[in-house]
Amino acid sequence: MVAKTETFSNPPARDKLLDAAIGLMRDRGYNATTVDHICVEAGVTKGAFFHHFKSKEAIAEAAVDEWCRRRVARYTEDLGDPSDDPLARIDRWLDGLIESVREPVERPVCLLGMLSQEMAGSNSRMRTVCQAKLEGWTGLVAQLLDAARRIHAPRRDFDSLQIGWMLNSLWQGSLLVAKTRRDPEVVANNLRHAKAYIGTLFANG
Amino acid sequence: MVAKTETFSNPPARDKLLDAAIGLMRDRGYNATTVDHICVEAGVTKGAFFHHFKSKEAIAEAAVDEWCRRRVARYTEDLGDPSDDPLARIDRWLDGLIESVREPVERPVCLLGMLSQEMAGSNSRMRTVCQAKLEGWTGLVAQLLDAARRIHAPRRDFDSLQIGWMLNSLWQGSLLVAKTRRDPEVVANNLRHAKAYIGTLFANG
DNA sequence: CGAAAAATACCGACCGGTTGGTATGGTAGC
DNA sequence: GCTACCATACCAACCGGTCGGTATTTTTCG
Repeated sequence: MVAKTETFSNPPARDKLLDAAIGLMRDRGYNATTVDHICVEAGVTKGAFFHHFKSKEAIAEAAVDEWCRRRVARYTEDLGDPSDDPLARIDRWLDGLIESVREPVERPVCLLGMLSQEMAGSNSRMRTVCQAKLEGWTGLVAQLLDAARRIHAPRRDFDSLQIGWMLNSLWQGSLLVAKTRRDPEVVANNLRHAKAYIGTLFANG
Repeated sequence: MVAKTETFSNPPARDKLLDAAIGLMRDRGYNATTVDHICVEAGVTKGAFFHHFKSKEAIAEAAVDEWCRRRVARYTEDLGDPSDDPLARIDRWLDGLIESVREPVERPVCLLGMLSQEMAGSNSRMRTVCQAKLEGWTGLVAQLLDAARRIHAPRRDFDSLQIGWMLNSLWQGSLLVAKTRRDPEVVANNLRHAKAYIGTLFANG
């Protein structure tokens, strides 16, 4: 939050704890992940944990933050050159999403979706955090769609923010289904339909 | 012991426990819902709980079952006359979904989605249960789409099961987003886009 | 029928293990 | 000697589940 970040003198304990928390909470969720387990996974003791994070909830917040940071970094990479055709960038981005769940190491689980589902109804603080992340992501998509509209003739009017929310919802729901069915392919299929739908919004989609 | 206020009119403790479990787990999820809390909410003791359900996991399974039973009952009602035009039935069904989240009393939360998200990754038994429910629901939608294809000329070929999964995914994701944003309207918007997309599948959509 | 017997429904104190969190002490670098 | 960093021991609350016992309903059988 402060301009002067502590990243330069960061011993690995905090990072290892964050990685462990992300991994465990992605698999089991918040409540089923214990502080002790995070410590074991990170290879540090509880003293280190509560030195770096004031509570379990605090590391969950930090984990969501870090998770979203990494996702955005990947999306930015997938989108490619900002001067390219926005529609092409959206296509590349969706293709990146499809590919990402196909990578064997990368289970089709989103920490943000997991914690939103589990905590939004009972923990107002985490709900707010997740809401902000969700809105940030959707806003990015909406900007891309707006940019596309400025270049391509829209076949019919549409609310880009609404489309953004639809894509976000479809993405989260797809991950849920893919995890439950143990079949990531549903994500690919769903996103293909999403691409087709976006195509119908533009004249030469 | 206090005078029997309602014990005599056979108020099945099991039903009250199930209702309580559904309500609490829909709000807080599985792990954050304690057996004690379910008992208090149901107004029965722990003895009654473990008489009717052999474990906490068992009541979660039963709760999912009962929840899906109720949902299917509602969907069947919304679908209306089976001899009607399948496309009209699908439309009525989607409208029913939109309306359902607008009812103030009915928070936009699906127990099936909640437990799928929370447990599918760590509890293989519950994962299987949820998978079966998800597949049952999707199969129903696919049947409707197949029926529609038999009557209406499809503008282009499509896999009805795949469309079913997309609708299911979009529904679950929409609920997740609606809950996190505290705005059920996103569900309505998303389902409207889904209706539009289904329209593009048929000639006179 | 009616009483004994058995199954069912429910109660609530209790238990062993777990949980998030604390208190305290140590150590390395400035 | 001060601060950042980490280790160990410990705790009070809580959790899922057990258990011995009681009340009520259903079944068995003379």
